[in-house]
Amino acid sequence: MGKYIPEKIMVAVDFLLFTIEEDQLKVLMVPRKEEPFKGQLALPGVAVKEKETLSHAAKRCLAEETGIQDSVYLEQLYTWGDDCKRDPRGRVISISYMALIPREKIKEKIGKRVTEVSFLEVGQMLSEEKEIAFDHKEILKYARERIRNKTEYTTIAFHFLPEEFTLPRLQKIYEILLGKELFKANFRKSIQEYVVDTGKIQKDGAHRPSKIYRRNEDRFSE
Amino acid sequence: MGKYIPEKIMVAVDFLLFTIEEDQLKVLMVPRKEEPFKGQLALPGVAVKEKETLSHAAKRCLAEETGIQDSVYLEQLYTWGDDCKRDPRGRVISISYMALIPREKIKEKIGKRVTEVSFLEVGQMLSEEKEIAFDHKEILKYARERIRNKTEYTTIAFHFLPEEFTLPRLQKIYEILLGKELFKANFRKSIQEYVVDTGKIQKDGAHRPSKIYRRNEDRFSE
DNA sequence: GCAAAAGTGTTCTGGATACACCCATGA
DNA sequence: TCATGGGTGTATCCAGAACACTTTTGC
Repeated sequence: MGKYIPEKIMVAVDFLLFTIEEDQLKVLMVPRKEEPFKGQLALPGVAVKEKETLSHAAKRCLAEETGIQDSVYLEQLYTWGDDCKRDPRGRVISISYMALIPREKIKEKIGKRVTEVSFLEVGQMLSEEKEIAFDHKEILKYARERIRNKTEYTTIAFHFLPEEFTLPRLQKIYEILLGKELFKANFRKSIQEYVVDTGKIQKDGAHRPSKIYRRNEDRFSE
Repeated sequence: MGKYIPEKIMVAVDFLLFTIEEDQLKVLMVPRKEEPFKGQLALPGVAVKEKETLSHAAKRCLAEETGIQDSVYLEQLYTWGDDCKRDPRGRVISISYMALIPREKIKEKIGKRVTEVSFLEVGQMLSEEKEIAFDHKEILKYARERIRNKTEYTTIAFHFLPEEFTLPRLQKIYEILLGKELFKANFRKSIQEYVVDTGKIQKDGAHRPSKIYRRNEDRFSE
């Protein structure tokens, strides 16, 4: 029972941290400080260590970039390895993970790379002209598609909000993710079972205040 | 711009070849000839080579096990690497791919490992008692779930049938994959747009013959 | 003619869509 | 009292579920 002799393939994790800010879907990207693609924007990523699980590598990446240690929604997306030249330095396959986080959580905790780290609007990153390092534009496109699809048949949208939230806010999140406006009454019926009224209200200007809800945890034991 | 120094991680592809035979969903498995898990059933797999794409590795695996070179439906499933001890010989991450194939295609073409290769009923492989090598039972479970889900909102079921088929046969495929009976009239309405009548018919016993259909290719340009 | 399975038309119903209206607040 | 956005009820539409029926074959 001998050991494997591994091929010279590097295993990396690429990490997509999404949030919603200023009514836009944004993703964390960092400008590259070295060749290749020096100066261009890239997704954060790390090399997976021999004694490290994939999801641990993803969490490590999150912590290194943002300082966030909390448990956040984390999901493996896809493994990119159909282009042996995707990294000019050698053969790299990369497993992409995405995490969703409410913007409220980011505020205080910004880690070591604070100055360089920035959340950028996904739509702009995907535009024709924009140059993005490696195949990261394709990865980003894939992730956005996944978020859109899952918004339709799961409750991932809730992960963009803190514990407590109002329904108008939740609806806005859905509208941003789906890219279309929704009817208020219908929207509320459709998510009704996933929320519970906290009894609190939020006053917000010259109009009727909103009730504050939280998730119905019974419905979130995936 | 130096080369990466890869960690000692082996990259493998695990391959799930599904077919429907005797009205059962079956998967290709091979008994292991060496330790670890000697004698137990395992999914076929290969080590990914440095100059080889992931999907190529999957196709190579298919060809090695069955001799099938044709283009078949192939889909990346998931990458398993959250257990550093999943293979006792060292750190291995494995990217699982699944392929679907009509049983008619298998008949003639069985490759070199012909005697050992067998299609086994998925339900049985997943049963409590059955021992399966590595984490392959979990992978199989994941794949079956994926097939079930995709049967509901895509046309993957068609890949279990040859070019030409009858609607009762197609319905049976759906019923096997979904694990429940369907109403004939409703089923036909739901898949109507995906098929075209070839004009041919198939006589099949003491009852009205079935029309023979083929896919409506307009609807299959995914 | 009869059994068996193929094939088709019609009703029923629940959920999504669209619209209309009422409510609480600040200024 | 009025503009603003929060909150709710109801009619409508449509796809899928359920059921009933007709058609074509072999014996």
